[in-house]
Amino acid sequence: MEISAKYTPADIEKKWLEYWTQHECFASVPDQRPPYTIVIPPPNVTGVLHMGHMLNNTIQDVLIRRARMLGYNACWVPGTDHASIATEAKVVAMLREKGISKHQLTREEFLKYAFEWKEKYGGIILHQLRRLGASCDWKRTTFTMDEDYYRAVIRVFVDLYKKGYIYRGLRMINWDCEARTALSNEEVIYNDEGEKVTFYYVKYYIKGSDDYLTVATVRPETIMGDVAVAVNPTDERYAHLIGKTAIVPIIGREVPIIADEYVDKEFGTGCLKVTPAHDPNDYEIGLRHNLPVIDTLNDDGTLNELCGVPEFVGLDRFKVRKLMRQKLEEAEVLVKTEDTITRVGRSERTNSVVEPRLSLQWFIRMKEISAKALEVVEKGDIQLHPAKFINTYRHWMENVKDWCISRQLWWGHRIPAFYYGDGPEDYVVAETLEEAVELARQKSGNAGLKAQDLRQDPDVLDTWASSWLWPLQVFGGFNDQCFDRVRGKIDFTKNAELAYYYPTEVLVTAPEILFFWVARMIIAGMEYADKIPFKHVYLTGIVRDKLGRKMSKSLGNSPDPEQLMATYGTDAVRVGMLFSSPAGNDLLFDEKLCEQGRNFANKIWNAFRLIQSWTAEERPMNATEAAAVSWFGQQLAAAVQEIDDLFAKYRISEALMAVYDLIWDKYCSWYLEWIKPAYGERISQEALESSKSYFIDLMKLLHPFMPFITEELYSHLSSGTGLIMNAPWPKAGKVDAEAVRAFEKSSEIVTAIRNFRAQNQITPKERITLFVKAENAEVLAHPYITMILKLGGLANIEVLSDVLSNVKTFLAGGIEFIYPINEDALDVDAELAKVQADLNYAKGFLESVMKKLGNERFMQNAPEQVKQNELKKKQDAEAKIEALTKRLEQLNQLKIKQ
RNA sequence: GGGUUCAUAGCUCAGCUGGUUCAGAGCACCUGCCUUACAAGCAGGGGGUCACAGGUUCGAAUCCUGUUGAACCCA
Repeated sequence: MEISAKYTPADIEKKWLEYWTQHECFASVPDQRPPYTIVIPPPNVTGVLHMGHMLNNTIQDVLIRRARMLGYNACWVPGTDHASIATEAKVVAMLREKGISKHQLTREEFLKYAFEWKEKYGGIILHQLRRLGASCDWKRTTFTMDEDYYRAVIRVFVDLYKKGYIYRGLRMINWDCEARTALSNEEVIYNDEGEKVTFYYVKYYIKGSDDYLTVATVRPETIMGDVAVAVNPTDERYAHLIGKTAIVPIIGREVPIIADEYVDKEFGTGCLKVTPAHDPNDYEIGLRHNLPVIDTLNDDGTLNELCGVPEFVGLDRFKVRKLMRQKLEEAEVLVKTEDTITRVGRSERTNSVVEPRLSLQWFIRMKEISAKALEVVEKGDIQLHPAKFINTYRHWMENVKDWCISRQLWWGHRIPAFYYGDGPEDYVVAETLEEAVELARQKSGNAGLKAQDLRQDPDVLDTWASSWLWPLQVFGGFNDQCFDRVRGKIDFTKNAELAYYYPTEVLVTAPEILFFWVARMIIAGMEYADKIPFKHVYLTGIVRDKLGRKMSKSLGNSPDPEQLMATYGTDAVRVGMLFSSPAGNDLLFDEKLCEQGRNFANKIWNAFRLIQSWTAEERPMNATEAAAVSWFGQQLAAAVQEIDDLFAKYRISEALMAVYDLIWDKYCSWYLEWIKPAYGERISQEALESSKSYFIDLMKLLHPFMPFITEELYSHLSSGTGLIMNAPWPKAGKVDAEAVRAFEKSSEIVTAIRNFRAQNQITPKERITLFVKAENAEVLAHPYITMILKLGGLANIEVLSDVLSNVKTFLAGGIEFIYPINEDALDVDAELAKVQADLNYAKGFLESVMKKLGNERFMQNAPEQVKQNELKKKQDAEAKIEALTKRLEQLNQLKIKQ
């Protein structure tokens, strides 16, 4: 059989991808088996998959593939997220490149473009997931704006409104005057060095006197919105003015001088002008002191009539800032100006300076609805991995704030609020327009209201207000047949799929969305199902480059996953990413890791080639074969136990490392070298069968990590017994501790022999004979003596009858090995120095042990086990000192002779 | 400013409730090998006063306090 010495993954991966897809190998339907469900954290349809997705989805695939092999009905539901803000931004940018402005389109026209975008990129993402080998049940693919899903989101809004959890309220938001939209905090960027601005020092006269306060501001155009001047209550400079009235320059408004802790005495003049409509902190102060709010800005950044200066109305805020300077100078209230550096927030997309702006938004009241979500994590019903995140989670849940769920965008689930008048309460909330009309007639008392009299809220919901329903709605939890609209609960008895698959087993996601998403899914699960959505949350780290920088397009430090898979093979990339990604820790990605993965695949491939090349004969196993087979059986049993344990703790990368070590070190480096027949010789049929059977077990253990190569090699070795993806997971066996210890000793001896050979330049081809003294003759009966001989390259070990003086010696496993050499070849002085050094070390070691044993308090307090160990150490050291002393005498005599 | 987490070999990390080796693994590094599965390989080796300073203890990387430094979240 001709097999290439190098493993080439491309064809093999393509073959299995097609096979799995065509045969729908990953499809799941409820049956008698216990379920094991994972719902994918739906990737945004903003673009293509990045390395973070690759890592995250590889982990999910590892878990789901292993579960399948363990006999669970494994179901991994794939899908994508509409990601309203991010996607809308991409679509707007794409349109801009085509020369189309969003504002010249109708909502319907814009959405048509957005859906085209979604089809294109959503498709790419799902294709990439397949390429990764993700064993998702593709028929279940869900999108957060699918018809059913959309209805579910709206239904939940209406339900929460009915339950009293949703309200409308004022809130300070980041406003992009150019795009005329609110921005999330993430979309506001700050130049690291800050920006140069001018401080204007302005006089505010005290009413009824010539006295004045000086206020420093960088935004004089907001002076017309001032409703107070604030000072720190402990500031003695201004204490006498608190409670008096100040006059706002230019417009002459009379405002109170108030005391508030927020004001920093050291900053500026220590006097703060308070403009609640245009600054978040001022807004808070305003609330505390019951101040009015005067909003002087239009949504395009121009000033409105409320500014009270007719010539400013309709002018841009920056133009007004310039004009204000003149005005202030003319009024002789400008004390001075001063250049300074400050943080200026700019829109990520338009680069225009972000204006803090008050706006009427929709909120979910979080306190009550989230109470159970903390409890289930505290109780351990839901476990976080790593567990340290529970502190962060608790802190957030205990300080939970109301959730602003409205966004001034088009792409998303449109808020089902319908306005029939201009009053603050002139609206109704309903799932459909028909219901809204009905409700509006009742609420307004106007039976003549028609559909066209209603205006639906133009805003859409925050993306998380749809994705928090994900684990429930991918199984249709809010569909008509099972959602009880009266009780606002899901009836599990009317949805067999949901009842079977929910709660899911584990959610794999990033710590940064612990609150945004994870916590909210738990809240939704408890509110609508009275059940947790998942039992475990596995938090992955961020994939960074090897310098520790976050991967980003602008840095160009993010490798193209497709390219990586083409270069190294998908298996290699999967393994490369998992190698150094302990849960919750960031992964410093280096292409070298993929190379390591590729090398591993090649190693496996060659091990396969080796056992394939053997010819067998019918005979009982010889002693070497029997010992090797028995030993590896132990190793395998121990490793399965360890791997199962690591999986149970979600220590995925360590589980991979255990498999890696088992295959490369234990199986290839020790077992195969041990059992492999000499050139031209045959192996016994039984030993060959065992070797193949072990290899198959290794492939099974590796399959979750490297699905392609394992499926391929399994198909060669298992002669038509189905796919490895459905093969049973190897069982952990009993581990014979005695055998493990015996191996440790024999491998230690082999290493020492190899080291000795290397130091004495004995070529690997030369088989040598070593001697031991009579008192060490037991080594010849060592259970793994065949391995010592074979891997040590020994012709034999013999018991020494005479005392030889011209020898070299080394200690291994408590045994002194003796190698006779020509008298001339022995450098007595060097040998003496070496033995003396060993002796000194041994004596020092003994001394420290004796010190411990001589310590009364140690003997009193230390546990028996520890004391026994110290005694053992003492005996070993004494024996060693004796042997070394004898050798020293020998060498000294030899020296005298010379 | 408030909170959380962390600081162990050149790098990424293990090290569970203090005591079987005062320290492990992978990668990297050094040396020798084209040994008839694999140079994408084989064999061997060096390398850490466990951030710093105190304390508790017979005994601390492991517990306590402080200092310094890093990361993340919230405002």
